[in-house]
Amino acid sequence: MNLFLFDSVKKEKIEFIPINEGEATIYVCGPTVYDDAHLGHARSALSFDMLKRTLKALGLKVTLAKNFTDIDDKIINKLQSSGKTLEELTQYYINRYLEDMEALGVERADIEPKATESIEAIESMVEKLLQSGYAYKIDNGDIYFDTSKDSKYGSISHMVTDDEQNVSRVEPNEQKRNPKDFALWKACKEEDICFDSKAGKGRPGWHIECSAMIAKHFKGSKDYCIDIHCGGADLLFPHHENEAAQTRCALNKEIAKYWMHNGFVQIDGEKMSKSLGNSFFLKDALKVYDGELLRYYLISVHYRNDFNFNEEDLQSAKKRLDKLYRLKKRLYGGKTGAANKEFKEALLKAMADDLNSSKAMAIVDEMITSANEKLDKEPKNKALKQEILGNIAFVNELLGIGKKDAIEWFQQGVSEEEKTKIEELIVKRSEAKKLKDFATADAIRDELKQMGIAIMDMPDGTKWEKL
RNA sequence: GGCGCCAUAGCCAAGUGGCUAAGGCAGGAGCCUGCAAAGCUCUGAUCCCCGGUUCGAAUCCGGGUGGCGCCUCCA
Repeated sequence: MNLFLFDSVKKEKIEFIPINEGEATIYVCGPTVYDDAHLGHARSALSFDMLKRTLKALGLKVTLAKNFTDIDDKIINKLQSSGKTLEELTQYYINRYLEDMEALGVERADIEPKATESIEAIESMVEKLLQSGYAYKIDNGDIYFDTSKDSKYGSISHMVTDDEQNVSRVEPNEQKRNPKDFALWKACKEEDICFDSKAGKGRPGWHIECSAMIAKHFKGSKDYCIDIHCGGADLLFPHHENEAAQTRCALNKEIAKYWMHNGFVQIDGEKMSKSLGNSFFLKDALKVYDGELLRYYLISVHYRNDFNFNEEDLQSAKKRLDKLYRLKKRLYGGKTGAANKEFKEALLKAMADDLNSSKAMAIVDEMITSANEKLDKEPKNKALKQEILGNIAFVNELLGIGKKDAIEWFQQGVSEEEKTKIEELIVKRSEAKKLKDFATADAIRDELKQMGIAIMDMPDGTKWEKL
């Protein structure tokens, strides 16, 4: 089975043919670490986590790099009020980011480069561009990339180059040769954080980091540095256009063979962003909702579409995910066998079709229904039970869903004391039921309901769930 | 001003030229149950509007209407 993906530069769905057979190299543009991660970061991380899982399930050896931009204007601004060192501040947010991503079940990247640890690679690329005439230095020491020197500039985002009609909102800089030229290196100003380099004291521009880090960590081929370059849709221009230009001019090859961009998370129909003041931090969502539930909800929409986040849909996602855990609970303690071959193929095929997670989830739902139906008919079929658990294990492998303990899943937020009380009430109710004292039994059920507990009488006893 | 994305049942959401338009939530009917819950079965849309291409379109093209985004830091 082969992977088909939508290349956001070619704008069509094409077959993924890796540079090196059996291997896939991926670079995901990671966060600038000056604040906590929000739902948008989660969407991006989850999209390409699914990409990685799918490629692995297809049998490829995957190397995924995700960078941390740990030096830029916003970080420096934050630093001034914090009294911390750059390292302290950025490491704090890197750890926070990793914690949040772990809660969402995002696998750690194989390579996690930081801009500040890649200064040499950046310096060498800037130097190369300067020497070959693709870059120029202005009076204050800043170094700019000359976009007019790259004949392919614009080929990534299809944005017109410096058209008079294309009114840019970028503040004009007298010394820039073309409006779209961008800074490769920002010269040191007073009280700035600076790095020494051949080009003078200063710090790297945002775009050069990724190009340099990719060049540093991936060998690639003579045509491409890596297989797939990923990021949010907002990075297509100018970030990825600029990355591509730098790499093309410095290394004489394209930075990536394929490009993938994930859609936005919107709140009430608008892009979530700092400037709009409608950011939704993951840490706040994680206080209220389980990380796996957030994952499930966020991947229920195809990664390229915009995602409109709201609580009602999240609740409906919860009910849907609960069904998977009820099935798992039904098979509690059983052995996990091999997954059903047809199911496995169908699920993988959905994901191999440009990560169609919506379709994959529909296939999971159908598996759940079919499994419950079969279990109703043959409650003691061990082979069946093992296969279903195998199916659930494969769902977890591919989608990162369903790995938690099924009993605990329904007891989230219930203290040990409460659990003891619930168990006691259930015993009392069972006794009342035996005596056909249904009034008492129902009263106990109401009492449990008051506590937020739902009960269900199963063939092997009464089970309960936190509502 | 330039470039681009989207519009499918009450809600969420797949499907991008051809069997009866996936799946979920909500709703309705039934089975099961002491009654419930859970589970299972049945039940709903001709795809924003207009025009065109085609034997055939939700799917392609043109024109509307509405929503969103990039062109400034942004996932």
